Amino acid sequence: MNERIAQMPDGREITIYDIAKHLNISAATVSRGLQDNPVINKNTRKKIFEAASQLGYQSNNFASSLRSRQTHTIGVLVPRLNSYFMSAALAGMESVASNHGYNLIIAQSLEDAEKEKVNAATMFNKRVDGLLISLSYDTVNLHHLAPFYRRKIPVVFFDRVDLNQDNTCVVIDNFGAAYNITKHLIEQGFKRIMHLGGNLLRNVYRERLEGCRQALSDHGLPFFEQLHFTSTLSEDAGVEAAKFILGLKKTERPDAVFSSNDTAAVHCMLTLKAAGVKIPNDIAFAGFNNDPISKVIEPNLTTVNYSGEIMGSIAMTNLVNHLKGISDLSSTNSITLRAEIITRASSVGALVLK
Amino acid sequence: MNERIAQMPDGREITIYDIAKHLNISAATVSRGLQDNPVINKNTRKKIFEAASQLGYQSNNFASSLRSRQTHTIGVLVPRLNSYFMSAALAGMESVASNHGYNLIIAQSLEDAEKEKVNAATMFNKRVDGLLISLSYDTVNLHHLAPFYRRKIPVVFFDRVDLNQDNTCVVIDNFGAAYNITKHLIEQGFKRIMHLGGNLLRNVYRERLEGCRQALSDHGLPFFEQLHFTSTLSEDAGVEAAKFILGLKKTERPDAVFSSNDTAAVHCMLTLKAAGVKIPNDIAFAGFNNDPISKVIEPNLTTVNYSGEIMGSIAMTNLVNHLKGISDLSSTNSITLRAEIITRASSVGALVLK
DNA sequence: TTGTACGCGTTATCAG
DNA sequence: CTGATAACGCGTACAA
Repeated sequence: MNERIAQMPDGREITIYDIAKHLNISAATVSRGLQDNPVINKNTRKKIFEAASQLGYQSNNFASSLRSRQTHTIGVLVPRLNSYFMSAALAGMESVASNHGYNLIIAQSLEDAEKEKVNAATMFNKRVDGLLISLSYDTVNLHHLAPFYRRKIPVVFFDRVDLNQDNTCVVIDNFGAAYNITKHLIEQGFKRIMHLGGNLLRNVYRERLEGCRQALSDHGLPFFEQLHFTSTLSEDAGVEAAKFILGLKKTERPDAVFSSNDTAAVHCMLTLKAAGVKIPNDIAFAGFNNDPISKVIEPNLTTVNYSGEIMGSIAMTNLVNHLKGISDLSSTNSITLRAEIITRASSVGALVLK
Repeated sequence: MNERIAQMPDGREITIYDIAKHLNISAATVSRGLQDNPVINKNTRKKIFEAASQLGYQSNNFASSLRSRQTHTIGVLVPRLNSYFMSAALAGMESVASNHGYNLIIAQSLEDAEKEKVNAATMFNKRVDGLLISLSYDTVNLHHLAPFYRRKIPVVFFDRVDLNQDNTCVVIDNFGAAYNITKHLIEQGFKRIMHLGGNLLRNVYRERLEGCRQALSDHGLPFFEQLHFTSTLSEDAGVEAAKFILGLKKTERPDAVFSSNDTAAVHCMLTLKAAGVKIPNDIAFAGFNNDPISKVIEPNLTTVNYSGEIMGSIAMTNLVNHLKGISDLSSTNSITLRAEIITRASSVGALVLK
């Protein structure tokens, strides 16, 4: 391994021409040799690699991309980078991409549709080979992705997807998971169930709400519209939700809360606990995401577990397979990953007590 | 805003030549107009932008990079993507970069020096304009960064840095923070202080250990080598540390633990609590990072707060300023950011009780 | 198996 | 202020 980086006297970088000159062969041969093109004589190839390493050659990706129209770069556009789920998803994506020789360009929309639009344009201009996207909080249409479709650049949605079009999506069964976790609460004897939900523009929050409603209705229980608290599901939103609950007359308070994410659930719990509310005896809780905090809060939070890492790697694997011609995106419209209810102390015991 | 993406009849993309032909001017003028070059007539520029938008022109970054030798892309090389601190740091970096017209290529070393090396090479080949790096767990030298120095591509280290060379680093005062938090424990009356530490190859863990030692020695207390537990500071490591403590005779157990991160501290606490150990009465705790879980664990964890977001944005701002010629990296060798002790219930009360 | 010659889309240089 | 032309470094028909 040669640590020295050679350089031409005038400061230019080493090119295949320099290698060619060095070996008295043509640049075309060098180019082919470097690509392991089988038509090249084994011995020649060997000499090319030796010379390349000796001269400190580093291939120039732009020139290559310009010519081959492939960047080996994949754009990843997410709402926020700093959540446990998203960083796990990114980690999964990065591993798969890296294993297949692809790099990631990552940008965050900060939950802003306008920034998502700008980022999409940037990625398009950078000529990413494919795009992985999870929609921002308030994205209303997919016009900003039109350039990708137009040029047949594959786009894979994950988690926060758009199911109205025939897009390739990697998701979980949000409706089913919400249904089951609500059913679990009902089976524990809870009857006034509150829902902390997100923006209904996003499939994940819409379906979780619907799953909750359906479970209630299937069990002959009402959904209290006044107990449907919509927010961004942030820490602060959790605190606000708690204040809302504390502001209700005791008889109007929910006996259980199903939150569309763990962050809001946990910070709601903390605030309630500080106000003397007993969990789960006074109010039970269930969340969504199996965030690390759900195992730390006391009582531990019942939640829905699904792996960001797996979702990220599945999404990326699909994209890469498509790019390599191994599979076709159009053949797999939607991939639904496993999500499981994890029952913990925050949601049990009501039946026993009542 | 024109949503249609035009395309030449033969499938080629629109180029500046097409715009030039359309307006009966030269491609050079178009290029200059698009770059807002002041020498271009205002009216001409306007016509160029109109034609570009009308034809659905999208600039080709490769061609541009090939020619201008600038990619407007910054490489970010981190140990892992999925930690709270790191995702906050990335979010900070992304915001600043994006505001200055730069994109991020992000890769993770997964704490493996070899992968860090490969990633560095990839980024170099992608011709990133600059590199931001936080070292992997077991990186022992900086040979893999030599190509960057050779070509004068600016490198900025953050958090896990290498202070032995004259690198530009963005850090906190790990020694001081560890010193102060240990002092805090001592002032609460604790005398047998255990340290959960990381790999001493990394400045952050080495300095935290040293700060701890110094505080003990300054207060006439011994540092018990057998109570120096080195690990990766993962969740599992926290559990292992707890098992280690539980395996000690009661008289040999520490009365306080200072952990180099919150994750290990919290999972150590959880395991101890499950075994009936009272915190802080039996064993007090202090962590590092102010991870969200530190506010959820009971009792809340005393810790050191420093902002990943700020560290990321400062590091990126410095790099970008350098790239834009606003400042020189060599003039700022090391930037030390504020870190503060946050005292919470996990570490108080011992004096009162003893 | 190798070489020749050209094009990818942009920007820099030098004239005008 | 604008135009013509030559790079930038690589990949690939086509020819040998």
